[in-house]
Amino acid sequence: MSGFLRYKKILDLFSEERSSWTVLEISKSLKTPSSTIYRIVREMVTAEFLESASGSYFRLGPAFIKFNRIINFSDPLVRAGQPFLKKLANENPITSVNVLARLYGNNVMCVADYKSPSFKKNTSYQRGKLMPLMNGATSRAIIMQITGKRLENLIKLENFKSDEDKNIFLKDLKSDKKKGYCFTEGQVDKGLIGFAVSISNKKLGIEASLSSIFNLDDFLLEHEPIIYANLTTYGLLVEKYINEIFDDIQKYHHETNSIR
Amino acid sequence: MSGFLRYKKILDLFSEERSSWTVLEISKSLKTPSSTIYRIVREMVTAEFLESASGSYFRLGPAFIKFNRIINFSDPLVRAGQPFLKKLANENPITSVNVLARLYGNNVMCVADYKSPSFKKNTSYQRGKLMPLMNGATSRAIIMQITGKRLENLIKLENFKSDEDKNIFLKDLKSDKKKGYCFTEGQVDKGLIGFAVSISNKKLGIEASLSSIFNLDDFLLEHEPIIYANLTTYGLLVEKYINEIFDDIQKYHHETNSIR
DNA sequence: CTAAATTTCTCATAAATTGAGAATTTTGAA
DNA sequence: TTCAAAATTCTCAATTTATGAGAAATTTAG
Repeated sequence: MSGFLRYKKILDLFSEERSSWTVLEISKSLKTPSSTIYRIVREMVTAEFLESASGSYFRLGPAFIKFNRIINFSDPLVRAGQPFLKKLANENPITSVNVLARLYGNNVMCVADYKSPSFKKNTSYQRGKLMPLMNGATSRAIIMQITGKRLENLIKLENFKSDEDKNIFLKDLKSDKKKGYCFTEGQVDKGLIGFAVSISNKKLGIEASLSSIFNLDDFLLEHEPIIYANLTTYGLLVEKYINEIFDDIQKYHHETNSIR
Repeated sequence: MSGFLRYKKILDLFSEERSSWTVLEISKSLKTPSSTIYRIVREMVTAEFLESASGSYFRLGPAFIKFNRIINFSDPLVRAGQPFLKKLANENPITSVNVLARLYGNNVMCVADYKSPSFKKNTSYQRGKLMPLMNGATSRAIIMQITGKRLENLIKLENFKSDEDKNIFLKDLKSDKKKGYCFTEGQVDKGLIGFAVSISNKKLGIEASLSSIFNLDDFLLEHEPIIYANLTTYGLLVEKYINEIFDDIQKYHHETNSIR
């Protein structure tokens, strides 16, 4: 184990389910002597990526909160999309959860969310949450932008039960792509339905989606055209804002480079 | 430069003001050859701590969003305090920003915030934001828990203009400590006033504060007792919940250790 | 298509990490 | 407070890894 991986392996132990670890537990888990782990953990505590908690336990440190904030204020997708989620929620005909998500390695991650105050159910769609790659409209509207070798690789990871399943998925994806939006029912949370459109910006390397999730019970067929209209309108708006942010960044870098 | 510092120095370049860097810029800034930086950046991109943006620029990666989420769902202070911020806002007699903050190295960091919907001004109190160490009620309610050598060290860092300034500060701190709460006016943002109480849990290593920030213009003397009553009540409630969370964690670790 | 910019690769040298075990410090129960 | 157990730091020779100059390859943009 070397380089950054040495540190990442430790961080990756920390999860929602298990958020504090002792050095000895880490040492056991990574099959690495405790004197080594003590040294590494100390380094990470100094850097505030870990912090000591009660007893001999350590937990994730405040550095993550700090950097998360910087992303929140600077990530083009979050900056461009975040302000529209509430508006989208207010214009939807029924209560909804509205989500901006993006590709994160081999998963889809929610990067911003807004839930109507009256939305009752707890959903899987929360900022920072990893979502399944191929299930749910949110994810599909992202996957449908991916082509060629990258799509193949992602599909390999998914391990479809049969070739038939895989072909159905690909066919659905193709038809969604043609329509320009995705719809799924209960693929992520039972009793919920999702609608999504793609968000992309090649120059900024953004492959994302904007989606609205509803309670199946609330949904009537007559809502559908309004939902699509909203998503499409706001999707385009978000893309427009991303472009403007891109231009700002360009201008900024141009200025700072001239000063050099 | 060695160990984790090598990576941290690169991450620390990224800020709200300057959120994307090229390898060559990093290389110049850290006075390190570009072939070395290319290698390190590549490692960090693999780990999703950085990601490539437009052109040859890199930005902070989604790993921070992921770990931030884990903290949000597991940090005892955030878990215990977050749910009360809205309630506190609703019970305050005038619109307010309500903040949970904690010591972060040599700064105070806001870890959760809730602003009344009708609060107009933009404030410096937002999750992840670093606050001045000695200014503002939010920070003072934290500092007033610190004693001995640690307090001395923090004071040294603050570089008071004169011994007189320092003594006034210490005297104020002492009297706040006696009263059990802090009040400051315009120390962080002009036109705003802040009230704060301490939150602490020795076993969990928590040195924090709960505070309410108001517009000076809205404030009447008759509000004061209500504000203090609210802060004190909720402060104790948060501490009680932190204790319960501590017990849960203990129980959990006990269980997982028995299984071993 | 082409030149410039970006990124990766190579490899000898220099530097940092490793880990067993000893030494020290901290913790918590009596 | 006292004391043993637990947690943490320290030491240092052996081993592994990082470094960086420059060459080579790849990508980008006009």
